[in-house]
Amino acid sequence: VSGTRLPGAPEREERVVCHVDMDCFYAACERRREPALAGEPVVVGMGFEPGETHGAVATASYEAREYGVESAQPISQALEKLPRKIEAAQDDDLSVEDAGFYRTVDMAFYQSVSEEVKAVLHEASETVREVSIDEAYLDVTDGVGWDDAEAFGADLKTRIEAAAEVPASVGIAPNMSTAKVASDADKPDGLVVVRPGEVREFLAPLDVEELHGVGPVTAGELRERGIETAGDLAAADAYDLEQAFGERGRELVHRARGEDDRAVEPVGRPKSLSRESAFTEATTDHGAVRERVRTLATDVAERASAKGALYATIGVKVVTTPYDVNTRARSLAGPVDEPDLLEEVALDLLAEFDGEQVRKVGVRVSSLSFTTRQQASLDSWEGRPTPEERTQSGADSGAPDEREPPGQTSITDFD
DNA sequence: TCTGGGGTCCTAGGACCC
DNA sequence: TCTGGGGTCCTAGGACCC
Repeated sequence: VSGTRLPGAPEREERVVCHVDMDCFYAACERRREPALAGEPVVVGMGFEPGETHGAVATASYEAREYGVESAQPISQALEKLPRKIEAAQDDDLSVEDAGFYRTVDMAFYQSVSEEVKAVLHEASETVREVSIDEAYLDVTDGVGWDDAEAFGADLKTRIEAAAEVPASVGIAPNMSTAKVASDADKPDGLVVVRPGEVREFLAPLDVEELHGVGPVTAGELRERGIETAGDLAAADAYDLEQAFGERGRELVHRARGEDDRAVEPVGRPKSLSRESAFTEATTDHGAVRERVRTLATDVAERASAKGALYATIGVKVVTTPYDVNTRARSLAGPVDEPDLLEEVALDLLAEFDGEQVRKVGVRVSSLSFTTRQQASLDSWEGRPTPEERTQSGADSGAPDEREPPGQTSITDFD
């Protein structure tokens, strides 16, 4: 029952799977358009604008990491560890040497760079799974043997650098989970090939937390059981871990052993769309919270509409002090694209939290189905896959909710 | 360390149905 | 009047990832 292989699909014992992971992608993009940042500590995040006091680090360059700046860190903490260059220059107590450059996230630009990278990947293989803006898997079994895996990886990195001017790390292994770990093993600018016979040995010494899917909570629970390394996990009894962690426990044991037969498949359409926003400080002003929810609902409705997404479930997320995450959702009779209804339902779900101290709110739509017609937008087609590729990518799920509202033209939508 | 934003998947319990 | 067994859908929360 493991993996997503279709029943009856042939067993491919020795696939060649390549994982490409861009190094500090946002920071690398900033350096590309501002070459003076080369070799300097660069921190990219939200809330770095003058006067802003809350926000977090999205990406820190390796130079910035040396100072203890990490992704997801609050801005205040990052600035303590690594002051801004500009401020250090004006403050006698601070050293300009030990200061860094802060830049605000510019997703549109990173997306454009990402598309240049992805174009190279799609040239290299017909089977590409784009995981995120800076990460993808390629199945290169047809065309790359273990003897030329290194050469292939090196060439791929060179082509990415030439086309998009940003560095990548590449891992090549017989399956996805091992390839993912391999691309991480020699960052930045890494290239690691793990051959079929070397998988267990390669994984064994790693800390469990380096495995994809093991976060701080699971790592802690594993440690309590005396399981610290991937080798320990590989030696554990899959049944025992299934008792303790459910299906995931069994899954993790297999991953640690380097067993993973999931096929590299293109990612389908989104399952949900959401927008959220934090208040500068927790507020009990319910009117202000409602106003924020209205804005978010409008945003989500616009995005859904632009993607041709209909939603059958509307939800809100309300984070109350100290940091309690509450979610509420309501399903509709059927999928709709109705901004007014979205706002109305979101506000209705929010009402329960009137009087509470709210730090953050979010609006989400899910149970999506897609009109096969995308609303035209000037930039949405440029640099996108051809219609043939779109059709292919969209044909993944066989999901029951691909209904088409009446009266709409059929052009297969993607993304 | 007191916490940004956008996602995915899994689980548990309840409602409801046959 | 007390109550089997199986299935689906929905909601809420949690862990994890980038």
